[in-house]
Amino acid sequence: MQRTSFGDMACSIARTLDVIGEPWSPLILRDVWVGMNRFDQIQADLGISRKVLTERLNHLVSEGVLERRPYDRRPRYEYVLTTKGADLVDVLLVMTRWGDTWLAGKAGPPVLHRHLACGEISHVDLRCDHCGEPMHAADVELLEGPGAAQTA
Amino acid sequence: MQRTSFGDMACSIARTLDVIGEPWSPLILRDVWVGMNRFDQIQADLGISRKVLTERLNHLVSEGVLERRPYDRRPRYEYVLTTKGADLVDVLLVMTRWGDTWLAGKAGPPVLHRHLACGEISHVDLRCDHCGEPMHAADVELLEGPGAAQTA
DNA sequence: ACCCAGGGTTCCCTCAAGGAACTTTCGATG
DNA sequence: CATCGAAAGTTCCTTGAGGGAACCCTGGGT
Repeated sequence: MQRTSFGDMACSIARTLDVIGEPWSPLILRDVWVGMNRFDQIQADLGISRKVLTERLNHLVSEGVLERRPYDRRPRYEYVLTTKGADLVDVLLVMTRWGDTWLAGKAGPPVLHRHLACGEISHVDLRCDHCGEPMHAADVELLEGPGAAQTA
Repeated sequence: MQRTSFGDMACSIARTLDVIGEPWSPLILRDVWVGMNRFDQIQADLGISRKVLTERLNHLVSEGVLERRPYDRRPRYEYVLTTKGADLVDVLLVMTRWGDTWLAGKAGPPVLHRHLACGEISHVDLRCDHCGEPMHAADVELLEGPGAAQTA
């Protein structure tokens, strides 16, 4: 991360940024998600400095987003998503939709997502988990929750 | 941002990070979303350096996520979400859900979201925009899209 | 004529990202 | 047995971005 740590704020966005807000972290998560599980694979794919990659992987492991596990009798390890980490991929899915919509331009999206349940090329859609209707920025009112306290 | 720019990668996640991946940017977006539209308000709320806040706001404006507009005959400006920016708040909604679920602990979520359409306290839920069924990390197969090219 | 508020700039300091070279472990190969 | 090589880090140096405080500029208000 940067100098200021966001983890102390009473804000789930800030706290989440404390986990994946550092540069490269979301891309590392993406790589692991799509099956690039080894250090050298990720390093080569992203072109990230090995030093920084080490730091990020350690952080993601310590946050419980990735699990580091041996895959050989030699000291070889691979990184896999935990349940907590897989849940975080939801954020990436939404980022993908936004990037595809607003940044892809004429060339179109670089990657397509096929929904296994229906077989269609699709994007995610945000809905209220109570009523099932669309839920976006303007559809929400913010209220103070039980965990409000500390500094904002 | 950091040294390396992600914008050239053929990846909508990387490109999106080029827009809001810099430290503080998502929190600035959140503040503007919840009605903190002025420089000094945001600066005081986040405790961010004025220098960095200036850089971030300029970047978000140049990316078309925020609009800077005068609200007085004196040189006073406020920042508001564009349509593009409001769409980006979806990412924040998902981050909030993840943080509420995995990081809030016993105290519970610091902020609650009430869905205006149904009146319930709720979270977002990700669904396939074709079939309406849940769509998460494991429900998706990746395929090369038309915009695939460049370096990864 | 002076004060004040909002919205920035400027300056300096420190620490993290980039990059390349080096290290360690252990199986495979000759 | 000695060497090779691949995977996964470490180490070291350089550069530039974030933090923080002080300063500036514009245009009402009193």
